Amino acid sequence: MSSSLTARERVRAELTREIADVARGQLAVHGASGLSLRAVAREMGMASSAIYRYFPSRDDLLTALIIDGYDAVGEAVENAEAAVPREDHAGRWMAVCHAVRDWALAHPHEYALLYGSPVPGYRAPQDTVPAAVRDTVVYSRIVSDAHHAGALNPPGPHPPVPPSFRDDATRVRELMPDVPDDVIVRSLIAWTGLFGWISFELFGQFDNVILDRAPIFDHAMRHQARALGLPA
Amino acid sequence: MSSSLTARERVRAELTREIADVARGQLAVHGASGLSLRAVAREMGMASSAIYRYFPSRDDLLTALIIDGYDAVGEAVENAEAAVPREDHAGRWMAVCHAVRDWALAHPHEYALLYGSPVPGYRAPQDTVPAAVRDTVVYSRIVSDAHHAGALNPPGPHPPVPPSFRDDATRVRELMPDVPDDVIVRSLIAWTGLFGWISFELFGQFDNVILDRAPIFDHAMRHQARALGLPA
DNA sequence: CGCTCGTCAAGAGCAGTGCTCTCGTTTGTT
DNA sequence: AACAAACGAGAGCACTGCTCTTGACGAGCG
Repeated sequence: MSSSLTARERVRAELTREIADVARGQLAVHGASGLSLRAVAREMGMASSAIYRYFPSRDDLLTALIIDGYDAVGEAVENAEAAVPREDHAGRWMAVCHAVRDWALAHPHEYALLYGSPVPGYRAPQDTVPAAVRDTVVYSRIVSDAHHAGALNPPGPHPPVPPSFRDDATRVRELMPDVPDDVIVRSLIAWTGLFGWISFELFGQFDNVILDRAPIFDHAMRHQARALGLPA
Repeated sequence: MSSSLTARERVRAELTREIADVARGQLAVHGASGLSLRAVAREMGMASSAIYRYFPSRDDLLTALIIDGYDAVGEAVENAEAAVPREDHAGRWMAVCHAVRDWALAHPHEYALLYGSPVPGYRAPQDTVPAAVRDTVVYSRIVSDAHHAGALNPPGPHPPVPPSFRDDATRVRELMPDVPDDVIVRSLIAWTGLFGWISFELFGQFDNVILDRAPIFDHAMRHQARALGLPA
């Protein structure tokens, strides 16, 4: 109930959100390490020290931005995937791929904050985890659904996974129940391949070489789908 | 000829190298954005302003570190690959994979500087390019060698690449001559997959999930080799 | 109504940063 | 020996994150 909030609490929540918004704007312009509390305060017309009433430290503000970022990409992925018929597993995978890439291209600095080099001296607290795995949850459900529908036919040989992978596979299987080890490995490869491609594209490794990027990204991710075992 | 260098020039070259070395040490501890010229100067017992006699700005020092880093990983890759018989293409690929990963694990902050988020406000000058592609050159030669040896048999269907990829493929083909378009795409996927995996491992995406990382990395990269068409 | 107490913005201040400028000193060359 | 280039040191500027203190405001209680 908004009526249960006092006027004080409402204005506080409002200001907290506004600070985060302004900071996100700064982030988009100057990058993560260029995030300046004083600049945020200046832009809002308040004293820099007043910011600390709302965020105890720069790292806490950063944490808020990280959580918001994970939620944003997670929501984009969820929405894109939900728009595809559930039996079209390859289509759902492609929707996820394009959702991540589109969001990354639209918010490069935020993507860098989430999936690029960790900010030195900053240690992500545990409360970022729920937001961080939203996209992974969606992806895992696609793989799991495809497997249970019998739609997963990975090409080529699949040699036995190293025995030491058992424990790790068990942890992954919490998100994709009953999926066999070799499919888990393939899904990890596709997932890291997706983010590896986007990171190369965003972080400059494709500069001066791969210029027409959207079509080949689509082509490459369809290839990943086939390697994962999803029917074309 | 070292005799052609005056004492001044020699001590200058020596000091320049020492500054870079100290800065690399700082980098390894505090990360890229924690690189402080004053701290470097302090550690060397000289005034901070004196550093500017050797590096005109912090960015120039960063450029030197980036070039050194690319050279280091490039050399590691070259050495590892050279130790494998040239007809063992899959072995050469695996040597490259492990060389990159081992170097990355040993120098995480430097890896982040090279393949992670770009430092905000920093624009890599063109002179980093020759060092930056050393590993790519090695990798391209493996693919190219395997193709010309007729050892490349990519599994599964390979639908036609998008026509817009022609120009980009031509650029890539400068490093792997005569290789057909679909193999170029597969090689791009394997290459981005390698760095995507390592980045996930280094940047914390595997935390609390994938713990026993060396064996599954090896397994995954062998999988990539098969997907690329290299015989097991 | 009046008073107290928690919340808040503001300002000064600390230690740190990249970078510039000046001022003597050292060094290599003519 | 004389001169000019190169050099190290220091002071200083504008900036950063963060802390501490001060004073004002407003909600709730007697």
